[in-house]
Amino acid sequence: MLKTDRCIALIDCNSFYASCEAVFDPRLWKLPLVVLSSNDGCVVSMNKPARALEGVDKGKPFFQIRHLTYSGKLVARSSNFTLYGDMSNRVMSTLKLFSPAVQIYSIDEAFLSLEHISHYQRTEYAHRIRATVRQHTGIPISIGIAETKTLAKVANHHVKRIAELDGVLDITSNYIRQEELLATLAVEDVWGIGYRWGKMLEAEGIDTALKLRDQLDWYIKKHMGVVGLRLVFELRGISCLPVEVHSRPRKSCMVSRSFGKPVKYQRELEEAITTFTARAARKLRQEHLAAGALSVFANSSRFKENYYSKSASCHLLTATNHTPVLVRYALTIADKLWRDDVEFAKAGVILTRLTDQDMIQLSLFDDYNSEDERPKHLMELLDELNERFGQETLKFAAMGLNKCWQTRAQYLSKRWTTRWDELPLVKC
DNA sequence: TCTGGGGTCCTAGGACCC
DNA sequence: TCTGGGGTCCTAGGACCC
Repeated sequence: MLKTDRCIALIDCNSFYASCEAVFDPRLWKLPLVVLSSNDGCVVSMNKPARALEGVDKGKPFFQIRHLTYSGKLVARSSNFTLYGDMSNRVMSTLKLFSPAVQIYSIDEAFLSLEHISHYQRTEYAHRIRATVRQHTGIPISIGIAETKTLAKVANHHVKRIAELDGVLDITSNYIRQEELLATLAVEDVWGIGYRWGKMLEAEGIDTALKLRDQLDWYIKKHMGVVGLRLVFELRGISCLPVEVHSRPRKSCMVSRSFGKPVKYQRELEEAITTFTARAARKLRQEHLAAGALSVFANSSRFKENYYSKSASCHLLTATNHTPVLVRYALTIADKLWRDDVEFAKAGVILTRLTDQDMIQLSLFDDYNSEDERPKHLMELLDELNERFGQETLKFAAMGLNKCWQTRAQYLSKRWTTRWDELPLVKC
């Protein structure tokens, strides 16, 4: 496993959501901009000018800073996942021009193996990647390079804070530099150290990445298990997390939303759950998967008294991705969650035990007729129409028409790159 | 009035088996 | 009085990620 010539680059798009918005509205490179979570709840991405504003921070509830938008000090956008998803695909395709081994890690991050580039040319090569992505997509990126994924993350963390580096830092084989960076990195900023472990380590006096790296193995294993031990090995330059080129099939599929306003009628909750189930089923069909189990949850607002949260699940007799069947199960479960005295703020549907739709195990008592292709054709037709004419052009009556509970998205930009009718126009 | 959504992996403990 | 040892599978909950 130990390979000394290992070389991994972490590519990270700078303030990705905010940058996507700015690509199509260039004023937003300069104006303070925040992108909001779904339901316009809180800040999830912000550009540099916004970061300089007092009181504006990631995770900040939007209603606390909304006044800044009235006076023009701040611009807000709702999350436009159609746009971000498409822009992400463009960035990733560009990256694939530069390495045979690319792992798409998240919507705005990728790991690249750079083992095919000699040590002396790597920094220059990374600058070329950066320039090309910028040219092809308009998105600015940062690149950290090291022997392991975790050290590449460390390098990337510093790139963003040191302007002179111009977006690229290679710390491969540079152990003095590695120690310098680790000594100035707070332990909670290490990739894999979350809130709990951060607090625990600090209480033990382990407050920097360097101190964490130099702990004894048994100590780490005892307090943080094998996950923690792998992390520490990675900080020492021993690669435990390889670049995974092939994406593994997903194991679950969730659709959940906070409601635009509290749900007080059972009928509304049922409409929401039907809608979520239909969306989840659609996702499964796109990936040729079928669900063997389903769970539904619903809760009141966490920020109000008498918080109520409940979930229930069931196994399906036979795995399926057929919307009507899944909806039937979901509504049966949803009935158990309802309470007259609760105002619901959020609900969701989780599909699990996913299997390939062509390898479904039929149950002993199944009366499924494999010759009957009608349910399958019905779903194909449904998906095709909605793909062509827009989401929910054709839908189930149980999804509701009014949708009083619909998620807020007051500041939504256009789907510039995926809809003909929303294409940007250039006036000559 | 208002506070996100969608994932993964690991571990402990219980049920059950021989 | 005395009560094994080893294994698997499943689930819930806890940790983490973006």
